Amino acid sequence: MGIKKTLLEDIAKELNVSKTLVSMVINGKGDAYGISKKTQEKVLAKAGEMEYTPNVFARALRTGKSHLIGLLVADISNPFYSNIAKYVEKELAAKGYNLMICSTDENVEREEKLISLFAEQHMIDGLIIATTNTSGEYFKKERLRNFPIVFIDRYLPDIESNYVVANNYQGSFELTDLLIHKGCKNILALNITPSHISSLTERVKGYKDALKKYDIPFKEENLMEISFNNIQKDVREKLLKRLKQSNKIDAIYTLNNHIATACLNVFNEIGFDAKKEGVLFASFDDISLFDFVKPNIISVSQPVEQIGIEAANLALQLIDDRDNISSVKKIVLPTSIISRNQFLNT
Amino acid sequence: MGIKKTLLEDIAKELNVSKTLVSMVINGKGDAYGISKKTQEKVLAKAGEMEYTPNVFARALRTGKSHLIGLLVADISNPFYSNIAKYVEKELAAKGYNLMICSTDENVEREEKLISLFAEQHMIDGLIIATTNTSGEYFKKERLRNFPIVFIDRYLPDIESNYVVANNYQGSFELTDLLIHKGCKNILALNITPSHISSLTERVKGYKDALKKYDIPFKEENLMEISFNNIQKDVREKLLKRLKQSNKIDAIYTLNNHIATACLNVFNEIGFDAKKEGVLFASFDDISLFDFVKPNIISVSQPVEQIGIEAANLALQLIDDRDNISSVKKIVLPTSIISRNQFLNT
DNA sequence: AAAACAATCTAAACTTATTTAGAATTCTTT
DNA sequence: AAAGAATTCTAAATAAGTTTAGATTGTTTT
Repeated sequence: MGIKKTLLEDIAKELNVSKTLVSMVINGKGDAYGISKKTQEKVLAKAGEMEYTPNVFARALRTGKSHLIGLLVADISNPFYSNIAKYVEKELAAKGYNLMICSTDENVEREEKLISLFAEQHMIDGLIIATTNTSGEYFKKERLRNFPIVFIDRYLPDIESNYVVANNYQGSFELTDLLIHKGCKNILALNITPSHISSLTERVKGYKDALKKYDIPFKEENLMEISFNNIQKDVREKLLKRLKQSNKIDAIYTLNNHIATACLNVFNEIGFDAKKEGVLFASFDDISLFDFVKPNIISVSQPVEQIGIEAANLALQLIDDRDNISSVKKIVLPTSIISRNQFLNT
Repeated sequence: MGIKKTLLEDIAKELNVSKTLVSMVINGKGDAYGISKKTQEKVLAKAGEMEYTPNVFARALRTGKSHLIGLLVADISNPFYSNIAKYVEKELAAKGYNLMICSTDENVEREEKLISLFAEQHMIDGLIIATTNTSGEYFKKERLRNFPIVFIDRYLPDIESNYVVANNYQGSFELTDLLIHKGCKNILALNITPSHISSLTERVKGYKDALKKYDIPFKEENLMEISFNNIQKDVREKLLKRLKQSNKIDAIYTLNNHIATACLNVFNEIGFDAKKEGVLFASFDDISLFDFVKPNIISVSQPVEQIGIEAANLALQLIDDRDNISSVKKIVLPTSIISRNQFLNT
């Protein structure tokens, strides 16, 4: 069992004081409780010498605070989320909090189970979540009222909630605008189901509104839904079908990085040379892969680091003023276009 | 504050039994303690009805077990680690354990601080770690004796420890062997510092031994060390310098995915066409990027899923028989070569 | 009918901290 | 010198479970 841990009581016995006093001093409340400087020094010295570290469970049990924050993402192996996780953790560590990261794998049931375990049982003090849920219904339950929750990447329109997201509408609008400026009039947008997720609906809206700006009529055959569970196959089928149609496309715009990757695969597979065919390729989400591939990809980059930092701080803030029923905070961060003008491998 | 949580005592009062009994039944020990079937049913029904969930802190305080496993990786934003994390979590969830993931950012001090917080304070029941440490000294400390630790990806040769790693030696040997079979005799290996890490030393050894097998003398100028903190610049300088030397290289072998990516960047930057130059490109670690880039990359793929699953199960096993000073388990998993014969974009 | 035994359940101790209410001591003030 | 105030400290309650030791009650045995 290794060695016995030092307890508050061990220190108290060594110094012939009460464990109450030791606890106060160690928590920095010595002055507040009128413990003499001399005694405080003795306690701290002895605590250091005996390598005292508090038992987090006893502390959490008594105070109701675990100093743990939960982060629930749809897929931790997706670089978008793992990067956010990295920055959230960094920011929290600086403030004395620790992070529990879990992956829901886009599974609503798993998400709800994890929320139940973490939040409802008060295992964590606050939750940061990229939800897979379709509606806000679940989050309205009594048990979650007043629990500090920060939505990231995706928010639920039917509930009032705190969130930190990229400006998906603006990013998508600007990207489409750029494509039109480059002469495209038949832009095929590939969306992913479940497409109810806020980030995706806003991207679609941005796409449509940019078309409208230039009086280009939106065509149904230029917006296709790709199934999340069968991306590769679905992209191949739908893309091949669309390429055969008479009104030729002059750009392909994938609404997230998964579809972009799938498209690249299909291009290789069927020997589709976008450049030769005069088709521009664009995607929402910028991943490092895009720097290396052909065709050049015009992409919308999200402020990953900032999302992580803002989410962490918002969560901490909600925890601090849990009692004040303060109004919710909606943080929308700007995206940026990465246009990659030159072809790398010609 | 939301709604009051249901306690064991609340259930006990409702049913006019002791909370002892309720606790026993809820923990599935009803039969063992001779609680009648009828009473057990009543308790379970009432617990469900009142939506009882145990307070994890009280439970952990009393039992000394948190049902939490810690996972410490060098960089959670690296797909290699985030993929492992995904499978570790999945495996643990199935066994009723939860995972705390933390990123050390290749920083030894941060690693030690996190270990102290998690393991020494018994916040977690077991630790899975891709260590950045140079020696096993830290892990020999009294407090960590007998604490269930599973090393992944990297192990420390100077301590007896449980680990799950890929067969780095074999993978590197086979890859080099393949390059030689393809006619290469001057293979430039690019290693990354700090190169003391076990996975890297073994890859170097595999490289050298494969050369030896074919009586190709190892040349110092064909093994370069790239600094972790300045990969891009370092690769450019060293690569340019090497390319100017008289004995021309016929293959570049990067010892991890970071260097591979950096090389690809440099190729683009300086307009180096590996195919034209007759230089094969190979790398340890297979990442999805490699499927799309030019030149074709011959790579060694690690069994990420299996590493995650084995590590999770080994950790659980160590937790189960903490008392038996069982001998350590060293799990070495085979790698596979992905040769990518065709060029994708010609 | 008393003793022995099994079946079923409970009171109290225990885990380790924090917090409340109040005790002991010293210092002022009249 | 006694009362009041300030300073410094402590005993005990508390958080919410699990576990130990033992109490009931009922049944069987002699």
